Amino acid sequence: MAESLAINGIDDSPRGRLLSAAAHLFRDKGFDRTTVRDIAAAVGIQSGSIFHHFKTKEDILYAVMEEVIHFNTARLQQAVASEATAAGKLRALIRAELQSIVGDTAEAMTVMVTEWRCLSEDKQRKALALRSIYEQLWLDSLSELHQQGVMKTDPFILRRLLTGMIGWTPNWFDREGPVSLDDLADIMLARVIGEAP
Amino acid sequence: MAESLAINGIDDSPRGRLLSAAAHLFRDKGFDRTTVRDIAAAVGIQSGSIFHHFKTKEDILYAVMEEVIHFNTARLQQAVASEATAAGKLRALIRAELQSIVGDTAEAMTVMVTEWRCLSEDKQRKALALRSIYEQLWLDSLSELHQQGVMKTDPFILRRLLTGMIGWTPNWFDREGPVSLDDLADIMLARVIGEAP
Amino acid sequence: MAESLAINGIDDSPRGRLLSAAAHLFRDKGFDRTTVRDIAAAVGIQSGSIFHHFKTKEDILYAVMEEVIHFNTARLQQAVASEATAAGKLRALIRAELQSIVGDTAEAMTVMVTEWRCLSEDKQRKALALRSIYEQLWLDSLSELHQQGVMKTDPFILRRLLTGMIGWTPNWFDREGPVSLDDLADIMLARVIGEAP
Amino acid sequence: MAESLAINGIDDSPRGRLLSAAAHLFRDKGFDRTTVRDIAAAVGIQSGSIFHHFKTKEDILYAVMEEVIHFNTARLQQAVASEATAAGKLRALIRAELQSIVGDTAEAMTVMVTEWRCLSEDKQRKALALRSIYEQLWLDSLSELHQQGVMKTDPFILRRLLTGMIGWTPNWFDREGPVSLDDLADIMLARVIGEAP
DNA sequence: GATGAATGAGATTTCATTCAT
DNA sequence: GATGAATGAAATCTCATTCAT
Repeated sequence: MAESLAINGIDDSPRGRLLSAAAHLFRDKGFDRTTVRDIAAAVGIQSGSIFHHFKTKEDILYAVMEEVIHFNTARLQQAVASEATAAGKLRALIRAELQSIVGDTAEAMTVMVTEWRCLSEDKQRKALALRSIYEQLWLDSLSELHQQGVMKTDPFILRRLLTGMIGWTPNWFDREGPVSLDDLADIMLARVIGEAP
Repeated sequence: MAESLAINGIDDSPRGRLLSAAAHLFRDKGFDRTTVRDIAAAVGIQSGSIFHHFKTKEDILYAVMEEVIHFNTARLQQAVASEATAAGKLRALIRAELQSIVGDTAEAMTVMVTEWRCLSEDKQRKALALRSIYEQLWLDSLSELHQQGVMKTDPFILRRLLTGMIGWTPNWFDREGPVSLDDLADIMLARVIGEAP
Repeated sequence: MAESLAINGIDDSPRGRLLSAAAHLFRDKGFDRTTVRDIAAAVGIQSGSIFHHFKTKEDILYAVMEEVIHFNTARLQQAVASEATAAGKLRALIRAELQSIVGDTAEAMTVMVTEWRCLSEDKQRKALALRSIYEQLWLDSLSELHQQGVMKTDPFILRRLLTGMIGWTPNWFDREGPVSLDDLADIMLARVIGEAP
Repeated sequence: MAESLAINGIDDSPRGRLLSAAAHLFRDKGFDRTTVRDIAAAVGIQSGSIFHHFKTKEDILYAVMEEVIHFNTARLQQAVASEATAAGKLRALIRAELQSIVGDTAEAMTVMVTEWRCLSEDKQRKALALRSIYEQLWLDSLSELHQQGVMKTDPFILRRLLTGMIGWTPNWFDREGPVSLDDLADIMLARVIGEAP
């Protein structure tokens, strides 16, 4: 999965193609409005055959989220590891999450946010547990800067503001436009460490 | 509607009660997972009677959005009118939108964001047209600050970042917690006009 | 009713306007596809008010048929009375039924044929009883010709063939076309008394 | 379909049984008063399963008509081909259409006439196009007789009179009665080519 | 593993009819 | 007599899931 950088961070097996198609459809039409037949048609099989790979439609949604969490947690860990300074780490985190959310794993990430509610409570808990490593990387980085006195605002709140800013990006960002993802990462970083606005 | 500050900015007529119940259910379970029977039960009528007030289930969703757009556009206009300085206006806008989104119209506002896709393209266009006045108030305020040299970042991008920050708030903000909405407005304002972080 | 030669043989009272509107709609869309609201809208009242005039929707259908049977039975009696010879009487009957079916009572007559099945068995029996006078006029006329040796075919069968020919006319006859109703009556008469074809 | 002379000209597949049951019910109760559940029950499946075979209830009606048009067009073509003289051809056409309408395809033929209006305009056009071959066989035959001087009346009008006579037959003809379909064909033929009445 | 017909629960919507005002 | 909101039964259609082949 991680080694073949396929779309949505999913490998090119039959199961992987199914997940990719599902992620795409879930983002476009939403989980509830995507039928099992839609997904089957998108990968060229019959609807009944889906259930050889997943027990329920909801399991497909969960698997999409699981894959994208694993993939992006690994990406965040690499991002943090590759930087020496606290500010550098934070910028790398922002850049990496932007990449996740408007780049290669855009569909699956969007699905994770918008279709979260379609997960049963049980699966929500399981997915949250997977997410915790991911979130801890952010809090560690922000806490370090806070302790260094770089900013005064509570790291928890700042993470929430960043989540909002980054999460909303796919709704407006234009990859062909004048502002690059690197520019945008800098702009967002400035909202936190407060360089001249 | 404006004079009786009922929940979600909707008045207390039969139609209004129906819309309030719908907004509540749509936020809790999503549009697709809320049945017409659910809504009817919530206001104590039979499901068939709904269609005396609205032709389709989707019309109910649209009506919720229409009401909340009108109500909050009026609120934003008051917010801007009540402040003299550009920075004061921006803070008032942030505070008002926070109020919309975690306060009295929280349900309807959340629905507008999360269930937008459930609107037909036709209705999406109509709702967008209504929204345009609302958005123009923001862009006017940010552009004024930009021209005054208060910040260098593009007003359009800053509005998007604020939309993300504010829009994400209901997912974490605790009205009983230590941070008030006024505090939060100040914190967000600082992300834009860049006082000491 | 008979004295004011209103459309469909129905007078111009509130009840009459309602029946005329119903006949028109029943012919256009069929009984099942015409709603009580449609009828109400056509006469400019509310749907609930219909039930001050008729107990059920089916009663409206029955009333339409009852009126048209009475009206056209009277017309047939006049037609027979005004002719001296047996052949003259038959031609007058054909001409009168053509008039009923493509002329002034076209809508109600068509409804009687096409929506017959929508009547309860009870009302079908009642309507059939009303029809019997009407049909007897035909059989008397044909039997007289048969006894005179004008034609050999069973009068009962000939009446059925005429019913089919005349009843199908509204599906193709063009009142603006080159063939008049009088021409058509002659053509049909020739099918029975067998002048040179 | 043509080789297995099943009822209504429909073969004995699952789809065929469904169409036969539908034709039967549509004739008995009318299209609007026949529910999808009725049809399903008649073939021993669940109502939802119907929609595996047909997208909508209306599609079932259209399929009934399509099958019966194809089947009877073939029958008419055979009837014409098997006769040498113009009068023989016309008699064969009358006999064949009587067979369609009171014999093996009686239900579907009746449905085509009585439920025509229940077809969307789009499907009406498609069905009319299929019918055109059928009608041309009639007009060709009648025109030939007309040119031979056998009768003077317009072939188009005569076809309409025959359509009416034949189409009304199922409403009164008794297969157990003293008059056979052959007798009836002769009686009808005489209405056109005018042998002694 | 794949197929695809069948299931059956449940969704939205329609509409004749009622009845308090 | 008129209104029009409400009823509630019933209709069509959807779709995740199963299972014999």
